[in-house]
Amino acid sequence: MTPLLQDPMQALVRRLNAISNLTHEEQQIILALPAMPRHLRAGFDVASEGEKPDRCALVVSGWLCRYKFTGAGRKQILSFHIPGDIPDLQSLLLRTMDHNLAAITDARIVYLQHDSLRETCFSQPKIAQALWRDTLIDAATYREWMLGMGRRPALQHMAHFLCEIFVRQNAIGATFDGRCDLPISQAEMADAFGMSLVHLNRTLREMRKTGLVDWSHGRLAVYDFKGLQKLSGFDPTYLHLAAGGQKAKMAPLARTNGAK
Amino acid sequence: MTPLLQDPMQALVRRLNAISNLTHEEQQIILALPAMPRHLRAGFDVASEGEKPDRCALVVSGWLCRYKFTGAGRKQILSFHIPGDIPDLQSLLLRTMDHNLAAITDARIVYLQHDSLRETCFSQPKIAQALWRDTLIDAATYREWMLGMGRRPALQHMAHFLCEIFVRQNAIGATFDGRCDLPISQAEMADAFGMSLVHLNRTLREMRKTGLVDWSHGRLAVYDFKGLQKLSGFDPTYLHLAAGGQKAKMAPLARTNGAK
DNA sequence: CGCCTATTTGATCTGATTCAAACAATGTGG
DNA sequence: CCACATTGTTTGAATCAGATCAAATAGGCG
Repeated sequence: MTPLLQDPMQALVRRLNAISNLTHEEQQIILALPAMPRHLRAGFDVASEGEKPDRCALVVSGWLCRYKFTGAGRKQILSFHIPGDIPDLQSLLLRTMDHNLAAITDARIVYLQHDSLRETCFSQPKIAQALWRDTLIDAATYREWMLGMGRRPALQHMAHFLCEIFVRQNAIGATFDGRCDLPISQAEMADAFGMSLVHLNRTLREMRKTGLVDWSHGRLAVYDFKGLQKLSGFDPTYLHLAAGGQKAKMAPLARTNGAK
Repeated sequence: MTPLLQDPMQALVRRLNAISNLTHEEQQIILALPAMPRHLRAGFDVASEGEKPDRCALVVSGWLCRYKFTGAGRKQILSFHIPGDIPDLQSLLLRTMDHNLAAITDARIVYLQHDSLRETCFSQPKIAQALWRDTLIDAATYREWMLGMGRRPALQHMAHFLCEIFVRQNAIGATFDGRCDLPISQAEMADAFGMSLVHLNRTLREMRKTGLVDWSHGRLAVYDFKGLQKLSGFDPTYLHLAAGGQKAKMAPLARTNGAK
């Protein structure tokens, strides 16, 4: 099912369309980029701190995450990445990785060589801008996470995160009937929030008690988005979605661009 | 004296040179950018959440910061900005501000119109890349802060921050004799770390007890950088300084702002 | 001096961590 | 189909880092 992506590059076009406006011609150029497909097993490290990659990974299916360790060996997850994202796009201009990138689930990616991306950026300033913009949204998401980590109580932090996950996936047509994937473990969510597993688990219990959402077996069910939004103070502006973000919420089957 | 900045755009060139390699010609183009100077009083908001600016602010002297509020009114400082930074460069591609930008001290900035920046980016891909790169370093810094907020104990968090401040200023020649500016209040530092003022103050006491640094009256004195680095696990890679970052540490003279 | 803001300290409380262990779910090989 | 291993979730209990409340200093400055 969900034969979303005959062409893996469609995922990228879909994502860039969600945040920018590309002409048909520009879309064709992207679709024509040379791409090397690859399967990843859950847990595999795509790139590690200190490396100097010569290519980026475009997520086609599955989830990846960025993470980093403290000198004392404590882990912090920095972001989660869904199909259409290029989690290590920054490596195009920042030669050495300052964090790690790993597959959370089994995943499919395609590698895009820096060379060809750079060429495209030179000849197609609009595409360069769309990619730049993508990295800026990344940064905006970091800002929001910092607010959550620093100043939101655990329950609100979690609620905010769930809103984000839902809206981001909605923007690429990956929600249906108030549900979407959230294929991470509680330990991973704890590492993303900067809290202990035990406390995360207890916060989750509290979250369930509100009746606003449920999350189990890697699926998130949002029963009351407005309520969740109110609880967390979630404002989707920071995701800088072209259309507005929450508007598409009730799109019945939600498809962004007709992959056919 | 310290006539560091006859031309305010020098600050930008200096910063971009610290992270990129620009030709003499490219530097000249930057120096020729139309710039509107402005004085800011400490506390003044340069840009606020929800606004759609048509210009960016280049810091010439003084410090600015980005910050954001929780729905419940709790404040989180997201970054500090020193001369040479363009703290709201993201507004060039992200139309609406998702956070606030304010002057921490009295400061001088120059406004750069989006129009002229965009034009320059189109005709000078190398400059566009340097600016893009700057925003990516911004994001890298967010990642490091997230690690600090989520996983570092208070003392290490503070030590790491002090290392960062020192190295960043060193890169623009704003350290002298192991000292540099740190013109923020304890309350602001607490808001940056996501901790309470009281706890910050106590952590500072502990920090002083180590004898590695001192910080008072807006000046930071680093007595033992290696020790501070060891304590915090600071690795300057994430600042992606072209030369290496800590190497310039013994640059003989350097003063940042002689606002007189 | 008097006002205002910033720093410091004390006392108390709690959100969150750690340690430990039980359960549940899934998968493997025999 | 079962025994066993593995990974993920849940719960209990003890403890602590850090928050909150309250108030006393200490600077700056007109």
